[in-house]
Amino acid sequence: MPTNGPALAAGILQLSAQLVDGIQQGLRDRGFHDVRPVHGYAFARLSGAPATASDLAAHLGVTKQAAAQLADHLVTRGYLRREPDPTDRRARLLVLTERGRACTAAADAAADDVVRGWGGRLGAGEVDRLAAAVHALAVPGRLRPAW
Amino acid sequence: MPTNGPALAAGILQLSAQLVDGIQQGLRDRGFHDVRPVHGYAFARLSGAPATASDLAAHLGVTKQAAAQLADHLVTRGYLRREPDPTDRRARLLVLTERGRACTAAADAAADDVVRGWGGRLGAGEVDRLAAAVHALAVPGRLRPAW
DNA sequence: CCTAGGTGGACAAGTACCTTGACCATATGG
DNA sequence: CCATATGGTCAAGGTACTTGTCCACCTAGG
Repeated sequence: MPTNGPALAAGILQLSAQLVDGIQQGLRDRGFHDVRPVHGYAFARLSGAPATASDLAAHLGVTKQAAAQLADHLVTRGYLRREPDPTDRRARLLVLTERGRACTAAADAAADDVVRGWGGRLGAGEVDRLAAAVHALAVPGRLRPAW
Repeated sequence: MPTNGPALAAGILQLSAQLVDGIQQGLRDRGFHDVRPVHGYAFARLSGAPATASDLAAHLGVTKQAAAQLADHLVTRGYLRREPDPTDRRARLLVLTERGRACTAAADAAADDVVRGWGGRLGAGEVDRLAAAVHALAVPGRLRPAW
């Protein structure tokens, strides 16, 4: 019997939907009401090192105008601040504020909650195995689905 | 060492992105250029039995106006047709046309391609195990992520 | 019956988020 | 130094949604 591709695909998409919904809910529960999932992808990029709006655009797969607008949103709400790039006077680095780091931490905690829930239903060993398979398959690339 | 929730979450989202991108590409390769991922969710709902726009709206998690607009799009392009509901004169059933069924089959084939690719990198046994874990976790619910 | 509320659908207006196009300031390689 | 590339911004437009309103029809309670 062949592996049922469409069924697995649907399952993964449902799991994604659960994950996104769960993280959004967890963020709301922790007091962050003004962030959308796409902001999470921006945080993921910025939590390592600061980046420019153009970097962010490439990472998210959108135009630099869209990335700049998203950054505006997050600056306005206190999650990011813009700083001059000491090595390029054209560029403005996007840097996480304290609130931005708190939001990133809250999103991580919410993700942990969801995954812990999976462990309760599946067993920790199975979740580890799932994580290993996912890690092997998920080539590091664009994070955000193009829809 | 605790399971790394955020890393698993990121992996699943990347896997979803791969899946969606792969299916979209597979549909283009098969000659379907005018469908978006959200249409796939509509097809998934309609491939079983016809449904009304309101059914579709609930299934997709959008307003019935948005569902009706989406259905218009698919009717215009020949994927769906509207038929009167014999049991309710208000309702108009959405039914897959031949082209709609062909598109659904193409999406399934594209999903199979992606999953086959996974099998090549992971081994069929691991993919089966992944499918089992996903199946156990993916409670049947809203398919589409809320973004 | 028949009336009251619920549900399917459509029309209209507004909004959020993204695009394309044009432009300027600064970097960088010949 | 000049040509070209790159980071950023402004402006206009588009698409896919939303909310609000309305009507046709169904359905359950007197």
